[in-house]
Amino acid sequence: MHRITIAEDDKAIRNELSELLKNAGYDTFCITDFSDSLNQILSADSDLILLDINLPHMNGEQLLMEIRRKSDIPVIMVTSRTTEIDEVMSMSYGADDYITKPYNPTILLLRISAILKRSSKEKVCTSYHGFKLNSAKGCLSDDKTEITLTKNELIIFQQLLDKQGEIVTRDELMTALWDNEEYINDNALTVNISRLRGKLADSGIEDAIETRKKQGYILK
Amino acid sequence: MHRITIAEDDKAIRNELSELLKNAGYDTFCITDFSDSLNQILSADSDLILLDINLPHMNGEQLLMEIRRKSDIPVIMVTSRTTEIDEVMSMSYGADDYITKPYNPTILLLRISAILKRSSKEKVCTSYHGFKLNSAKGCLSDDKTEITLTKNELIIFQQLLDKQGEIVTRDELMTALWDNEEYINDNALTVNISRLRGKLADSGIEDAIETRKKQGYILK
DNA sequence: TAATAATATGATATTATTATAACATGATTA
DNA sequence: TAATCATGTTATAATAATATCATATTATTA
Repeated sequence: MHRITIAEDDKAIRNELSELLKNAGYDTFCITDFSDSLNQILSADSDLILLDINLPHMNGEQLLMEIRRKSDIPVIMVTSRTTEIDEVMSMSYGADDYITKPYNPTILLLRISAILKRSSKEKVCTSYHGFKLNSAKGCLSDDKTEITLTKNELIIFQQLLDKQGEIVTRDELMTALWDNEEYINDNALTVNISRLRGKLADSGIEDAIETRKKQGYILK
Repeated sequence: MHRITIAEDDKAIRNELSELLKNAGYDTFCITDFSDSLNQILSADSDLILLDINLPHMNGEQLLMEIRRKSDIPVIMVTSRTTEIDEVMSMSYGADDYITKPYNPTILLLRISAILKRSSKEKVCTSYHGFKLNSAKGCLSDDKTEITLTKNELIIFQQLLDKQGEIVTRDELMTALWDNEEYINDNALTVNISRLRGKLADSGIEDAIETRKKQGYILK
């Protein structure tokens, strides 16, 4: 189930929104204390944020900017008809959409579902053969096994997983690993791949990474 | 460069849109004769369609349905604020997004670029006799078979497929394969063609590449 | 139809590319 | 301070793509 954070200071509207979304099958999280909106929004870990443009303490645009510095969660700005200029601003600051008050429930729901559909398409898959990639912990784990990966191995695996089934060139991998560093022996990548393969094989994932000579690697 | 088809009957708006998009670096194609919108839209072969919901002869929704029967080109519906119900309908008929008139240029451009980014990611395959050439995967595949091609084979097949039904000279192929390399035995190409033919035949694609002596090769 | 040029193909050789193991270094941690 | 670990480097081995060669098969033209 998708979780939506509502940042709206008008209590009546907030509750109405929350009801509407719950009826539509979403999980909602309402912010009520606006002295600390940013942290609450970020720690709520939701899939979408409804952000009113006029909030106490820190207004919606400022908040949006702060959110964007830390996260790519889709944001829908809520504005009043009178402040159309704001719409432009918000979008260029990274909002994904906006609605004007008074809002039309059907349209709001449509926009929400459109955006969620879009963003879930983009969201990279984080599991592989029953193993979940936990990049925060730096490991790959299923029920019984836990494969601890080093920083390099993690980067490589992530790159491959992002494009699972597609060829990832050695150049891409080199860039991901050592972008702006001075010259690094080309074989370093080969060695890192080799080590990653070793760890995967140790846990029973054999032949996951295939070599396509002169083209790159591919995660099957 | 991306090409956008504009289906909008209000001349002023149409020209304005076209200007806006051209300035943003898109190629545009405007429909002016609406007695035959569908064919024009389909034959324009563009990357995205801006479709007004109120058009003469056949309205936007009908058009959208017809378009969807033949193609997956992304469509952005253009509606007026007054006809909000239409938005609901359009989205469920398969529009990818919509904007309301009077539209905000910044937002329109944002939506366009978001959709194009999404769709260009998906479009990688060209197909041949039910086989899809997937250069990202470096293979040629249908439901059951998957033919892995080497780099050279891929280059050759791509060249031939790009000009399917037309003769591709040996020189063109040589250039595509070994452009800035020093002298390479002319027979190398022949051998590579031969190997490619072998792989195709192994998967049941016989006689796909025909030799036209003194002229080149042609993919039937 | 014979002669010639162009292309095919199988076998072999070559080379670039990648793999692996062993070592070196520096950072982190106990 | 010792021990462990990540990771780059070096040296050497394995591999696969692919160019070349020799020979066979076609097509073109005389």
